[in-house]
Amino acid sequence: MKIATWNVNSLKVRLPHLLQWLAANPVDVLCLQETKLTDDKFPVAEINAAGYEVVFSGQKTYNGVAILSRLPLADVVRNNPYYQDEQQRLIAATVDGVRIICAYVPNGQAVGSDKYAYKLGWFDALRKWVGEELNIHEQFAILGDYNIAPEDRDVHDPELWAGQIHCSDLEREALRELCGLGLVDAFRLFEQPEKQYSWWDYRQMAFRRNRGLRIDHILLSQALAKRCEACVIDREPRKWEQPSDHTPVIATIV
DNA sequence: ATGGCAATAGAGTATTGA
Repeated sequence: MKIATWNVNSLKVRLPHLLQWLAANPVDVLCLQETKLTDDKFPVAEINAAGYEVVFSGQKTYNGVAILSRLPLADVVRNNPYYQDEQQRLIAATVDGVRIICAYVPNGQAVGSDKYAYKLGWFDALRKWVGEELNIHEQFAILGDYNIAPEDRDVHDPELWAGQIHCSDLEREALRELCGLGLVDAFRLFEQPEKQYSWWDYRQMAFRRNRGLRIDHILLSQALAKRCEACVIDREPRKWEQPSDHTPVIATIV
């Protein structure tokens, strides 16, 4: 089974890209972030027609997450039961015995800001929930836009980004603590080319210059990591007309 | 130091993203 994550930066705008990408990459599970749609506007029919079930949790203008699956989705949970949040950033479901969480971690805007405090508090609560889920589900994966570059090798210019949002010590520590529950970064299970990123700024031709960050991740429980035989970032849709600023990350589970 | 670019809401420009 292939599982993937993609921040589409508006599903309304990116639906054609989503369908084009799924046609070429018929993954079994796809987690979406930044759908930016209220649930009444979600394009269920188009996604069903592409061969996918879908569950979603959205809001106007900002945030919004969804899980697409070729196989039945069960036990759907919206939001973190340990954290009251008006922002729609989390949805969970079970597919073929694997517990899946789709996460859109807050951006944080700037170190020291109110949004940064929200990001860290939100992430702390996420760890509590994920700890519970891991106790229940041996086969577990949490995929999404973490808005955190784990290490300097995940950053095009570590000196420029040092201590900045997405790269600050507290953010990286929070991600390490989450992994400390027994999760591994699927991407780093394998030899990878250098300078692999999942997001590039729209400005200053950042994509063409490969000035990016690796901030979209697939974290796997130990049991699922043993079944993982590949993890890749697909840069292709970032080259298309009017792209999302993020690209998909795909893990292959056997 | 600031803006660059894109999407949204909504009607000129502000907010957010990363």
